[in-house]
Amino acid sequence: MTRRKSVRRTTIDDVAKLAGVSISTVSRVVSGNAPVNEDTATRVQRAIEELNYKPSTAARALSDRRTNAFGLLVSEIAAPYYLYLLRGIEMAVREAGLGLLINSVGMSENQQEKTRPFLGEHNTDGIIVSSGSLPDEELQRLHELGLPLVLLHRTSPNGLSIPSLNVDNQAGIKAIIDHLVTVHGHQRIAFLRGPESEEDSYWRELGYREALQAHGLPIDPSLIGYGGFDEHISYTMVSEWLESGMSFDAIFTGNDEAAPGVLNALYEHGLRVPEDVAVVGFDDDHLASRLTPKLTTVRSPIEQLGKEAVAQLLSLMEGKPTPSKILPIEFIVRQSCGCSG
Amino acid sequence: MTRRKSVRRTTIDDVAKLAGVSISTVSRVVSGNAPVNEDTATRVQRAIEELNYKPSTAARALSDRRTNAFGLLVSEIAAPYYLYLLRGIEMAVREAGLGLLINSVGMSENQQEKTRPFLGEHNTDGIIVSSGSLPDEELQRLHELGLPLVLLHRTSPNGLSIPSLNVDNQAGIKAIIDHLVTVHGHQRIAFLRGPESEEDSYWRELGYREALQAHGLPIDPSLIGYGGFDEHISYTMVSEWLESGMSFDAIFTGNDEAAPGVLNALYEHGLRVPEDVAVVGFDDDHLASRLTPKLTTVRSPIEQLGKEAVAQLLSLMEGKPTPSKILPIEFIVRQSCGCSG
DNA sequence: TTGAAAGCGCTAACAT
DNA sequence: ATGTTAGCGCTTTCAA
Repeated sequence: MTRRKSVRRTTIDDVAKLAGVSISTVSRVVSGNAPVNEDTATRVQRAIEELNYKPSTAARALSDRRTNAFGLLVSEIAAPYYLYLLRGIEMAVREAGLGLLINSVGMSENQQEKTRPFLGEHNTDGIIVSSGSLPDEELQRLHELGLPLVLLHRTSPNGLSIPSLNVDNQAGIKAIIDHLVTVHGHQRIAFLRGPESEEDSYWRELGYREALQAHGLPIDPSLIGYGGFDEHISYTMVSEWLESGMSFDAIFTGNDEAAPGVLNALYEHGLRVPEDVAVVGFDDDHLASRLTPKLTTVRSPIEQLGKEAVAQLLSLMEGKPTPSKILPIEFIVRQSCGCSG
Repeated sequence: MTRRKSVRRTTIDDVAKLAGVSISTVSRVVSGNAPVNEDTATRVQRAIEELNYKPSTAARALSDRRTNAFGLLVSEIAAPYYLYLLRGIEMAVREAGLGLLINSVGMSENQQEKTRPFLGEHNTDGIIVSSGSLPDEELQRLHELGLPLVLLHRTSPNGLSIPSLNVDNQAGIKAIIDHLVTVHGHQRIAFLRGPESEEDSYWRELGYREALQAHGLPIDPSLIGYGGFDEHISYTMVSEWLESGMSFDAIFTGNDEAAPGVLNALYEHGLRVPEDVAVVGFDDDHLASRLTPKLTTVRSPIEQLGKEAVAQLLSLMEGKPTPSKILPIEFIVRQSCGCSG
């Protein structure tokens, strides 16, 4: 490692000297958790401002036995979904006076192996673990170490009882089916399944089946295909369906990210949306309201999820009981279902 | 501050004890920058693995006088533009074995004041400063302190000579105008200007004027409006234009984010794109290829920009000369210009 | 090749 | 109310 010219930082000693007090006093003024004479405090404050003193995060961390930072572990940072999640997390973390370390464990440059996570007990006070970003063993190790952990879109493995956060997938898909059946009279509703690795996939499919049954509709296995929460996979699946002569009144795309692929496949086969086929997504991500036609979808409170995750972590740090949560969704009617919203 | 039950971390002493060596030796094995007997090294390695030892980032930082983390300062993290930037930065930072601290200084909860930046000399070894995210004074202070700094989409203020990174705005807009004029024969090309606070706005407008002149076309001030790089502002501007009876062959939207607003305004006034009006954007963000019609635009190498920024920071840390760069763009022909791409 | 020991900048317990 | 001091876990001289 090349030795770079070190930046001379102002330390607590500089401040103490200038203010004519001991470093403890400076420390007390800065942290505010011990009585200090008013005049002394003022002098110290002035010195701090004059020298532009900022406590060293490292020294503080070392002494405190805490890093004052939370970590966020995701599998692929450049997913539209993370835009608002990140915002929620960032806001909450900043509000708590903490830093945020992010780490994407997606495929590395060479597309070979997953990069091993950079985050751990040595550099965070707690980690937000997004689905599929961390192997169970490591999750277990960190949890047994006592490191606060919160799971996103994934429930705790084994009997670890790590709090988890998710949106109400079943209520979401139920709202969709109800709407398509009740308002638009659709019967043959195709379903694009997400990846096995995502729990959301499971819950959405379960909800789909239950909702159809609730309406007394048959479950046609050929109407269930693999969309992978992905634009290209969904495009391929829908194209295959159409080329094999399959017919349906509506398609649930799995999530919003997959929607553009579904729309394209439909268009390329001369079908109109929503006139010939209704299309509905899930998440209400950045894309949803900007597609043509505007996508009817289920809004996941993503930003809220992020804030909630930070709150959970803080709660865990205080040793409080921190139950898992399922956040409520909202059904957003736009145009791709056939409504004129 | 509530006292939480502290997580007992494995330290270098634990490893030393188990391996029967001194902590210096362990340190040498870990860092690899001092000769260690092979057998000893093996014993230490085993101990490290058995105990699952991870060096404390804080202790290391304190001793090294470096934090081993870079900071990213943006004004609003939830902008589509940052998706790929973030990915580029994250990859490069991880590859360098560093952490990434992000901080959004956008409006705080109460929408009142900008939050003061969380990043500084005390918690980073260098900062990537995105346009408009840090006041000049603080920039100057950090720079004078010797902290490596890289500017994104903004040149160095005064005579500070902080390296900056940008895309070739002028070449981008020139490519657009050339295409619209040469291929599609358009003459009246409207221009939506970005915010004053963004340098890109200036360069794009300059490029627009120069390109028109190069084609011997007049510059009609009424064809230049304020779009703010924003969907809603652009929507309003274009609507006003149309309602005041203005006519044009094409619109440059300023950036891709503004495009959906432009398209909507056009559609709502019964105009078709590209048949009645051609539309072209800038950036090739996540949205561009998913709009209807698919947006013809200029691709900014955003992910590349992120990687480059990290490279600049590393270069600065090594005390090397680190010149600013303008990254080349690529003109992406799709359908909104009238091509059938 | 290895160990002992001096810091790095801060907090908090303990004196006063 | 304030100062003194012992760590926090690591890196890096300096000696051996």
